[in-house]
Amino acid sequence: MVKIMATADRKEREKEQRKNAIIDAAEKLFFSRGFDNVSMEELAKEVELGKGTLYLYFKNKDALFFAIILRKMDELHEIFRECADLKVSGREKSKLMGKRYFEFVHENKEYYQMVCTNGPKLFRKLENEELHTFVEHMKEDLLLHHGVFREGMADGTVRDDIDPLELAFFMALMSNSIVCLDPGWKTVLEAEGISYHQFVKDFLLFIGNAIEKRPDAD
Amino acid sequence: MVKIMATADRKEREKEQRKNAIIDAAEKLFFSRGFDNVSMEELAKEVELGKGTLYLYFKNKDALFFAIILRKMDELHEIFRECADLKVSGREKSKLMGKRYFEFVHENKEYYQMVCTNGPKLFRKLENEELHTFVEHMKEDLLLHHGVFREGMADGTVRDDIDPLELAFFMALMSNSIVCLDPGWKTVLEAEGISYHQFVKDFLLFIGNAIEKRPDAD
DNA sequence: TCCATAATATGACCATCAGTCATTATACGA
DNA sequence: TCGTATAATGACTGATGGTCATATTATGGA
Repeated sequence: MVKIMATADRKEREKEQRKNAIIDAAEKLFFSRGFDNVSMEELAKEVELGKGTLYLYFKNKDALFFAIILRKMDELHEIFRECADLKVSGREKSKLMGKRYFEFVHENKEYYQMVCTNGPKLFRKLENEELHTFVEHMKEDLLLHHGVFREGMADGTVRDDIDPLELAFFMALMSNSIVCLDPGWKTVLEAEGISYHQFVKDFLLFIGNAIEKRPDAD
Repeated sequence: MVKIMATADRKEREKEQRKNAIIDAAEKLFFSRGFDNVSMEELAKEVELGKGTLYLYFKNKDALFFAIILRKMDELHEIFRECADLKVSGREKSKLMGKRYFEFVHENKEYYQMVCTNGPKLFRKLENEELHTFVEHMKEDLLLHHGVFREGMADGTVRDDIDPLELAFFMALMSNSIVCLDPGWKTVLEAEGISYHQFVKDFLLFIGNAIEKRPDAD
């Protein structure tokens, strides 16, 4: 009987490993050639499995996309947590989190390419279980930022006339809009003589400026 | 000879009408059931044409999506132009444009639903001719806003320490990020006890506040 | 009026691909 | 060693975007 339990455990671990191997392969292929341009057949070949086997580990292709997202979200969350744990002012933490975030985006260009391209549609399909998991992950990050802003308000480095939670939302949305900037917009920027790099810098200044505590006025 | 030319003209007009009829039908179906859930076969049936015929008028399904977008962009642009032509301060124009924009979004819910869901992927596929057309349309709007901000800076109703063109970009991006707010985010908002309506209101206040001229400080 | 030609329309057909399932192979415990 | 449960498989299905050889229609001149 003990033996049975032990085997079950091992199988569980093996299953988890196999799952991760599949996600690894999916990342490799999706990142390099795009989610839509990789068939489940190809992916199966990459992990040396039959196509049908993939469906024993993931409900469908979207679930695979979703699994990649969650793994990256955890990775990023770890970075945010580190920043939040530092012993500096709220505003400093927030600044650092922004900096680390953009570094992370830079180090994961293909990932963000995939998310920006396919995310919007797939996220809108999420339901029940999956939506819930996703929402929980978003919440974790959001609450971290929320906490940082509250600290900032308490220590006087962040303006305190806005709900800190909403402020966290604003920041997330604005950051996201730069990261996922449409190529059309990029083209317009260039046509108007503004480099993307410059634009990002200015937008971040604008945002930073908008959340900092100001010398009192009316 | 004259007759030939006249016929050519008429044919040209008829072709244009047919094209518009197809776009009408496509809007109707795509808006109500989603871009992906409408097959070209169905669409053909709706306009009482053979499937192959559609491809005489539009290169592919994406081109149809794109045609819908352009038509709506023109509609919205007309509204913006009206606002820009009013005889009020720059800041007032900008405010009004924002108001009219959100009204427009409200009146075209299904359209924005479609754009937010399928736009990101399709816009990233655009190339050459199509990309150029799209960029030109975006530019038109952008320059209108740019002009309004410059007026605002000149008349002292808008802060003048930022490039007005970049400011126009910021506004466009931020507005867009609210309009296309991911359902996941909406769920998180709700879970945290913030209604979407309230959130939009606060974000707009935040933005407005960020572009208004401030009592001088360092 | 009638014909030749060009323009327009058509739907059977093709290729692709996500997802299924009946069948086969493997691992395990007795 | 054997019977059962678990895991793996790939042929198959259904849906669909896009093509193309063929058919239909409109046009302008004879």
